Amino acid sequence: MRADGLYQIGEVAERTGLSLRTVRYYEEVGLAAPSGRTSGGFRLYTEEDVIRLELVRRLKVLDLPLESTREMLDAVDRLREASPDEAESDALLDRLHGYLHEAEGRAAKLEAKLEAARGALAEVRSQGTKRSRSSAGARR
Amino acid sequence: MRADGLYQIGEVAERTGLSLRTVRYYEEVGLAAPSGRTSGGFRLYTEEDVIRLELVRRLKVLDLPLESTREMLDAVDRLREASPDEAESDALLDRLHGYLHEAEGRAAKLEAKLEAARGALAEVRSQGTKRSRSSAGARR
DNA sequence: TCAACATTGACGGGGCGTCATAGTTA
DNA sequence: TTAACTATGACGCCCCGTCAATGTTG
Repeated sequence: MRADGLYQIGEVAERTGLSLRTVRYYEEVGLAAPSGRTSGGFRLYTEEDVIRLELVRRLKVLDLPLESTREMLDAVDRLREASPDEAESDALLDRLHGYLHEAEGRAAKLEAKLEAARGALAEVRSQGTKRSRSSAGARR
Repeated sequence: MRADGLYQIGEVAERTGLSLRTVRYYEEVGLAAPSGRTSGGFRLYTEEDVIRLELVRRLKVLDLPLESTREMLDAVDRLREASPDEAESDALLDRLHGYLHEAEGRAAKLEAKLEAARGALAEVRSQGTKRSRSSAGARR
């Protein structure tokens, strides 16, 4: 961290476990941009910027549409900034819940796939086991 | 299924849930090839070919190195074909177990990522909830 | 001034989607 | 014969990895 409480991209990458390339890419596609730059052009990230990147990283496995992730995070940010009584909040919350629902659906699907993969591994393992234990040479 | 008990690529795609393109791609990279072709060049898959493709599809989510998947499936096939008392079997089983171990490691990692993603979603949800509650509280 | 760090730009590759064009099969 | 199916390219996209050439910072 620098004296001003901001982070350069290298430290951000280290903290988030993302590569420099990936952090830049997320900016390119509008997922998470640094709040500022040095006069020389170095990206400067606030603590909140880093938190957003960490969210992106954790959500990545769900492989959500870029749009969904972006809008979900934007909704969160705007809710945080908006004054609580804004009429806007209700609409934002609705959208947010929509994205959350989608994301949870993805998580469920992924879990199912993971179980299917484990089932496949179990089958493979039993094939090997059967082979090593039994003798009968079944022909077809 | 055709009269000879073999399947053309279209039916294989339907049964496995893979696209034609993907089935062809898996052949390209040596993951699963049809046992034969018609005289005109149409791919012909046996029941076992289809089973192998289904295994590939279920393992896909683990995102294993191409090599591992290929060698794992090859080991299974060779174990199935080899006579049970071959000295070869031991080596094959060892390799098979190595791949299984790797794959199970991936499954565990994926599960951890999935949990991390769910945690992220929970955070997002609580942000939204907190927001809506404080505003509700302000109104109350 | 130098070492460490960062910038943009461009090419590459995996895993397919998607034509386009043409041949095969029932 | 035609309708349905399939074959082989080839190009495109996404998500970055990986140079390369150059500038910035402390």
